[in-house]
This record gives sequence, C-alpha cells and structure tokens, in this order.
Amino acid sequence: MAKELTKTQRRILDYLVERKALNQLPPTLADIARHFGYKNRATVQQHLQALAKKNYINKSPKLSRGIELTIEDKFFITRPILGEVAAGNPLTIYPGAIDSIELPTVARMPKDSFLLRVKGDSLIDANIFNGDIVIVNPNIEPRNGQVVASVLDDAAVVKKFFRTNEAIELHSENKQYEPIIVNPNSDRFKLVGVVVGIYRSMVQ
Amino acid sequence: MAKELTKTQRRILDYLVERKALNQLPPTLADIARHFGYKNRATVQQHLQALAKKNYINKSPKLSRGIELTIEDKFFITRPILGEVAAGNPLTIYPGAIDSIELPTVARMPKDSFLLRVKGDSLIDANIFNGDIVIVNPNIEPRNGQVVASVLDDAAVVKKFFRTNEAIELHSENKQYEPIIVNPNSDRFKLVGVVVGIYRSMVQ
DNA sequence: TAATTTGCCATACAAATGTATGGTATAACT
DNA sequence: AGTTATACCATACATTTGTATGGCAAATTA
Repeated sequence: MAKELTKTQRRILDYLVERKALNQLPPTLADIARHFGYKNRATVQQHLQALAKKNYINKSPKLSRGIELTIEDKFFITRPILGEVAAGNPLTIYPGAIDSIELPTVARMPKDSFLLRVKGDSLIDANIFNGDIVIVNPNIEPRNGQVVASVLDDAAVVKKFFRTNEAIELHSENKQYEPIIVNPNSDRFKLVGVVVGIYRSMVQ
Repeated sequence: MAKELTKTQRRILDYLVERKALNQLPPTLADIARHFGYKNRATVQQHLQALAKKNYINKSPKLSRGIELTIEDKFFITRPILGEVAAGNPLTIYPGAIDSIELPTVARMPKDSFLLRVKGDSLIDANIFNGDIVIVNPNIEPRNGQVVASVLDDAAVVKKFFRTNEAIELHSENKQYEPIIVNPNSDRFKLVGVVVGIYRSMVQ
C-alpha cells in the first residue's frame, strides 16, 4: 500500500507537507517548479502523477492548487529531527522517540496555534485520550496551573505547569504520579506551548 | 476598526469563512460568482475589494485563491449552548441559549447540531468530564457503537448505542457497568441525538 | 543486451484566473 | 439637486495554470 518513493518524489512530498504545515495554500505546479529550480512545470507534473499513483496525494483534475495529501499519518515518519522548533515552523517530533504525540499538519488553525494528535494513553491522567486533538498555542506564556505541551528528554508530555523560583514543575492530573521538576534552562526540557483546548471527534 | 459590512459583503465573507472552516481551498473569484449566481467575476472582485478595504480579508494580488481571512480570532465561531446534561436531572434544552462558547473551527459543527455542557461527573465512563461541551446532532440515525445523548427516566445519559432486534442497548465505555437495555418505544427513553464531538477549553 | 524507470527539458494549448475599465440602476445621504 | 455608496453587468487582456505530447540521458532491472 505504502509504495516506496524515490528521493525526488520524497522531496516534493515533503514540500507539500511543509506548505500544509505552515498553513499556506497548496502550491501550483509553477510554485513547485520555482521552489526546486525546475525550468518546467511538466517535470513537476510527472512527479505529482507519480505521487498520486502511489497514493500519497490526491489530485483534483484541472483544479488549481488541487493537491490534497492523503497521508495524514505518514506525515511524521520521514521528517527528520527530534523536537526541533524553528520559528514559523511546525514542531516535529520524531515518532520513534515516543508514541505519545504526533503533529498532524491539519490546516486551518488560528495562525499562532497548531494541533497535536494524542497517541497512546499516556495522557489519560489529564483526561486526554488516544486520538484527541489538543490545540496548542506556542506564543503565550504559561501561567501556573495551565496545561502545557513540552518536550522532555525527547518525549512529548502534556502536563500541568507550575513555575517556582528556580525550577519548573510539571504535575499530573493524577496525584499518584510524582511531579517532574526540571531546570528551565536544561537541555532536557523544551516548552512547546500552552494547551488551549482539546477536541475529540466522535464519529467515523 | 471593524467597519460595518453590507449584507452582500457579509454573505461573501461568511462563504469564505465556511470554506475555511470546512477545510477547503479558498475559492477563486469564479467559484464565488458561481456560488452566488453572479454572471460575472468583476462583481465578486468589487466585493472582495470592499472586504479588503474594510480589513476583513487580505488579498495577495495576482495570486490565485489568494484570499486570506484577517479575522483569525473570529475563527472561533460563537455558538450557543442550549442546555446542560447532568445525571439525575431531566435534560433541559432551553429555548434561548444559556450561554455561548467559541468553538474552534476544527471542531466541525454541522449546521443542525447543538451544544450541551456536561455537568457533573456522570459521563466519566465515556471520557467526558464536567464542563466539557458535547456537540450533538439530532438529525442523524445512530449507528451501532456511536455515542448518543438520550434521556432515560428523566435523566440524561451519554452512552454507546447498540440496536438489537427488539431493544436498544446503552453501553458504558467502562465495562464494569452493565449495559442498559430499553424498549425503543418506551416512555422511559428518548433519543436526543448523536454525539459527534466534544470540545474542552483549557484556559481561563 | 534489451526494456523499463527515473529525472529533466521543450513546446503547445485550452481553460481558468485576476484585474482593469466602463456602464446601468437603485438607494441613501447632503 | 447633486453626490456617494451599493450592487450588478459586459468586455477585454495578460498571465497563470493544468495538461498533453515528444524527446533525451542516466540509472536500474530483466
């Protein structure tokens, strides 16, 4: 089902994913050609046909920018890098690091927020369950007691945030778990954002 | 800042929001013209210029589908909450809204659905908690396994729905609880609708 | 060796697209 | 009365866009 991609096809797919992750319009063939330095749209055309044939994208014929990604869950697999947050870029958490959170590149979010799909049951103690969508805003300063998403030792965690004088404490909803105490400057710890909401679809 | 919109401008803006909410591509001028029955793209062109002038959209010149909504914060669409679901109490759906909440547009809310706020912990076994907003669609036929909101003996319950030959079974998520078996024609039981999603705000 | 796949180019074309310009009609305000 | 804003239409035009077709070189596979 998931047929192999060539290097070029992979690069183009990555570009499509990036556009979607950055909440931009899907590119036109010309956009893609320009981005990769192709002199020609026909080249792109052929790569897109290959991607469509291998079922990584859907093309709506004749429709400008009619490229749809079919591979929500394949999004993360080949994205390199552990927990790197570049400005303007989506957070990418390599799924091999931990099976807790994936970054779906769901479009149409408020500009400064993004979504994480919760995978696994590690967040049950925060009343957040497998498959839930958490809405994360990376641009607001967390206040004590708010739920934050963060990367701790390359694992994504969603916990309640408390700042003390010299440390940051991450509490579980569930009192059984001991709070995690980290140095805010530590390499172990990286704050991703404040969880402003969760959404769960109940049908399909 | 937020200048007044005319009726037509409002209708067009609503259409743009709808497209965005439904996660579709921004429309072309021709799309919009078609949708509203205009014979002409120039008409749309002028309405868009008006919307841009009043700062409701940003247009990227010459760019196909280059319509951006500037009202990202209105992106959370305000929907009325029509009632509360609480154990032991009859479900009351007030004629007027008791409250309203801003739903993220990721939370797909079909037009005919309504919102209920969950009160109390009676629905914990369905992973739904005090304060959560459930999105209920009264106009779809529940399929087996879907979560439904219903009124049973004047108490509102949210449970998994199963229809057998002669009865309706309401299962808890939690296997500890015995299924409730009711006669579909019984006065005890009234189906309210299918829970299509839940939303929980985590801040404020 | 022959056949196929991959990656790119060039050219061509119909349709779509954004935009400019000018026109008509109605209503509201000055 | 004149002006302005609104709402539509028609026409025109340069680009953009998706697509089809054919060609070529290199790598891979049969």
